[in-house]
Amino acid sequence: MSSLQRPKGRATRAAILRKAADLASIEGLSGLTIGSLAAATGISKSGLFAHFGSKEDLQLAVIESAREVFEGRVVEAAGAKAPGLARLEGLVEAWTRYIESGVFRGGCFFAAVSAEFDDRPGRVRDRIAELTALWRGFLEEQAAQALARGQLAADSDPGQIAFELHAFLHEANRDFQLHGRVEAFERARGAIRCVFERVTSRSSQSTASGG
Amino acid sequence: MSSLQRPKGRATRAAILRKAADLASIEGLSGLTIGSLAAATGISKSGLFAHFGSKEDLQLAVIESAREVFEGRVVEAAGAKAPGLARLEGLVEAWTRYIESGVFRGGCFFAAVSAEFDDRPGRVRDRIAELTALWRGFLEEQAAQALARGQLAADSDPGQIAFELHAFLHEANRDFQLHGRVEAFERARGAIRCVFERVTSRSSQSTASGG
DNA sequence: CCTACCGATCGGTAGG
DNA sequence: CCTACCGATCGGTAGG
Repeated sequence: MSSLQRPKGRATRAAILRKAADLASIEGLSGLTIGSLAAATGISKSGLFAHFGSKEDLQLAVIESAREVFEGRVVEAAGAKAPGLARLEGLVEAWTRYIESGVFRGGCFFAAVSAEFDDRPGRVRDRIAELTALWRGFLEEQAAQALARGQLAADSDPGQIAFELHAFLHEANRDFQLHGRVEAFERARGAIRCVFERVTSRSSQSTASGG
Repeated sequence: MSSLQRPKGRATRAAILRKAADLASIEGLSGLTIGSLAAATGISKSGLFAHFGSKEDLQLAVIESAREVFEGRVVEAAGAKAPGLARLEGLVEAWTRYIESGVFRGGCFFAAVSAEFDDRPGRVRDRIAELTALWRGFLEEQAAQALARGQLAADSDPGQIAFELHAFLHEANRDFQLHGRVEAFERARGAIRCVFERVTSRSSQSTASGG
């Protein structure tokens, strides 16, 4: 086999990172050791160092790999919907399905690592905080769009809506991971529906017929 | 086991565990190494083994120590209120203050360790799952009491109420720990108020959706 | 991407 | 509760 080393190297790297993200969703980004990743991939420890340089750089690369998965499943899926209420609902439903479908073996990668790193200063924590803020910001942004388009009650608070929706998504993830409660996803969907009903209801209900 | 000991031994043990719980809320129960705890307490590694036998037994002892703190701050505080709606509101407010006041340096101990252990079978995970289920069960129990006493709308779902309240408490904890957002506690209180308004309103207007 | 190796630290033990 | 010690594994390096 005469080989094009560059594309192959990139594919190898991506495969390592996808496996690493799975391991990290279970054991954490600290519990993901170079040795365990070497065993899981069949690549020697020094081979992994050749790819990633250091443990911290590996952790940062794993985060980017998981980011691509999350954005592909959630952000892009909702991008097809019209900005505002429709996209907000699409975002939340895609996010629920992302958790529910068990993309990572240990549940939502970012739920796991944000709890792990929230007290440990450094580049890893900074990047995790940046991404999770960005994504909750998407919820807020679409709520603000919906408000601007008159799709929400005038006294709605986009930040508050994002807080509540985000809370339900994470509660479903925890409930499923820790207690194996599959009904958590329906609980989350019910709670989400309640929020949407509340913020879309006009203050005067006279015109509200089923629709 | 060395738990049947003289008062001084028990006091030493309790002091070690309180420090260990603080460390574990930051570094996790895995990141809490015997060596680091030895350095933090000034007791030798083998001295710690004399107290706790093994790392797993230490982890389990730390969990019980953190349980006492949580129950003292939250469960007992709410026990003064009348069963039903008052106690439910007391429980949620005490829980919010427990997180807000920074009892553990790394935020809510159980939020940290439940994310850490949700995928690792064993006694540690089992105990964490048992306790967190128990406490969310308290919320549900008081919601059921409130319903039985006619303090809630007749179509209220205690399990759903507990799900939503619990979600807000954990969202506030994460928001504060990861992003330093102190306003998260007011967001949580606002969201909680909304739930109480919804479930205590006599006319249950929420199920208006057509289909 | 490999073999061979490093000092530091891990959980844990012997014996007092 | 201590000193002294164990084998295994940690992140990382040398040199190819």
